[in-house]
Amino acid sequence: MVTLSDVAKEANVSKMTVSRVINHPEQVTPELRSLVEQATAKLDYHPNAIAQALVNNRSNVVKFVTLEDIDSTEPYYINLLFGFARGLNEKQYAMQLVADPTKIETGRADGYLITGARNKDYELFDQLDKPFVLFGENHRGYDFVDNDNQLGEKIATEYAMNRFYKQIIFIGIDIKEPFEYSREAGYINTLQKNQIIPQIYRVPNHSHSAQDLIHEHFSEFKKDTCFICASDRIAIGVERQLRIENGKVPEDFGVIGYDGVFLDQVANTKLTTIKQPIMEMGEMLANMLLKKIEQSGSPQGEVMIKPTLIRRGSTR
Amino acid sequence: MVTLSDVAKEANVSKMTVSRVINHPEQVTPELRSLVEQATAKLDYHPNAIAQALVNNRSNVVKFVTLEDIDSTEPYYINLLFGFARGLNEKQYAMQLVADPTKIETGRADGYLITGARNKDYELFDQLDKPFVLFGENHRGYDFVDNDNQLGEKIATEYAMNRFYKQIIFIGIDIKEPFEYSREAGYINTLQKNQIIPQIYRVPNHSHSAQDLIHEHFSEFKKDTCFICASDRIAIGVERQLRIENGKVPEDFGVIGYDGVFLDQVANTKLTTIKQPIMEMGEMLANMLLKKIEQSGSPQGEVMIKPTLIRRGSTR
DNA sequence: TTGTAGGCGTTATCAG
DNA sequence: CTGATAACGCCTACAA
Repeated sequence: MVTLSDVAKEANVSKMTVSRVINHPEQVTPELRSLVEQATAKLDYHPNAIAQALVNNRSNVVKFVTLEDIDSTEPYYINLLFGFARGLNEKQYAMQLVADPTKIETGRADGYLITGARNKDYELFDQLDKPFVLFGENHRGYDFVDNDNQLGEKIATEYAMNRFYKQIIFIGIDIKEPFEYSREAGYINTLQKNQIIPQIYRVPNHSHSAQDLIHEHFSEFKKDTCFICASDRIAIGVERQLRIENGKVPEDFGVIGYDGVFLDQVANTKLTTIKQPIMEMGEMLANMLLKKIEQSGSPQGEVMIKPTLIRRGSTR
Repeated sequence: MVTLSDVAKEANVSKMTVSRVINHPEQVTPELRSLVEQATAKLDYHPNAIAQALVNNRSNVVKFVTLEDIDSTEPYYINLLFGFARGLNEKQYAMQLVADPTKIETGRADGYLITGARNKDYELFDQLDKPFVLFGENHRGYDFVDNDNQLGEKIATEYAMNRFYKQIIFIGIDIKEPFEYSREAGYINTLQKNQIIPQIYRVPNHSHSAQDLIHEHFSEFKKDTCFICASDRIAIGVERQLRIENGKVPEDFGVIGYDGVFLDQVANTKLTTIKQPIMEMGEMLANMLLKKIEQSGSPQGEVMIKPTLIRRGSTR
């Protein structure tokens, strides 16, 4: 293993000069700096993160905390995880996965990424003694990254109007959380701007719940209706039941999902959907958290990423 | 932060005695040992894993390497990950997720868990200079954990016979990998033991490929046929198309999947399936890998976990 | 601007 | 069986 000392010998300087070239290069004269840099390159030196962690009283570990049940979790978590991991790897950080909220503070970590937080979880956060960031919008001042839920459904609703669907119905998730309110707001605001009256249903986030809903109300739906769904799961159920009721998709009925990560392998129709760049969001969360750690906890603000509409087979 | 020194002072012994009580308790007299243990408990001392890592030239990090494309990956990876994480957390280990095979050896890690390995990947392994274990059966002597694929399809096939399905057809994945061969072998051996002639189809691991297959051959399938499928994805496609062709499931046609992790939220039928205890397998992999690291790379052998049949709506 | 000394928390080694 | 010492690789504080 190549150490600071090896580089120092190679460059004929002291260890401290090498250390400075790495951490505070501006404090070193250009000549010495380039000498050191050459030696570093020649020996392929990389700082030992563990030794750095020891002196800095860091662990180089952060926790990925998920407060949602992982069995019923959206498949996009895996993308979030890999995006997050990519951000960590660059900085030589590693993660521990935690599903049990009571174990957040056991062991050593420099900070936390918290996902799947619901309203009931917030009181937990104020007790945390390490920096943390949230995945998912909130309006209590906690740093977060999310996609712009309101914008997403605005895009979806405008698209439905542009495709000349006359009725535009929103099928949301029956959950009282900020992301759902934002998605509904995106839909409602867009319709009202065009003097159209919104129509909203809400169901649990399962494809079969959506199927039941369509089954029950199918006779009420006229042709030229587009369903804006708050998740791909719901959209898949809507689309499936529409076909069962002999509704023509996409000619007479349009369906737009949300998330854009649903496995084509399990659904037979290619769903038009609002896609979130989840990997990128994971990577941004990593960067945000590491920066927050570095700055000993200073606020990082809120980041809303633009989602995009992916046009596929379930809309005309 | 409570350190070794604090405990030593509290117990009126040297740091080394405290260290020994933790690592080699048999070398310390019972009196001193209990003194130290009391002090440890009183101060709620926990060893600093980073300092340990530094002296032991360890990083306390392992890499979770996935060689499969993560977008098309099975949803059960998330369960494997969380099981693996649970095993790591106990030993204060953290992980880095790696999807790019060329980056396996960049950065620091004490060992690797490798998943999604295909035949083409094996030459890579011999070049690795750190201990590793595989998720997924192989017959080249590499340590692994997997479920017993052969046993799983034996259970499925016997179950189909017991439910008096007269024809039993296997629908496999068209891939030349050990797990697939083992699943086919479990089916074939069981049928041949009962003097029944096997009938095998193979399709890509997508529900729509399975649907196409059923659509094409439906007229050839008599009543009282059970389809043993090599994955839940295939089973979902088979079941869906059977219904579309007006076949009665489960009365006239049975369908059995494999994996047992498929989201009920996206499929409307409750699938009978062979379930692998994936979380537990993840945890075993963690234990195996950490043990291997501790024993500086000594072989850990092969672990095959018993899968179980979950009886649900797609078989009578 | 550069170098020296000391220490982060732990453990191996060797002396007592 | 127990303790003092040195070392792991790096960085802060101070001195030159």
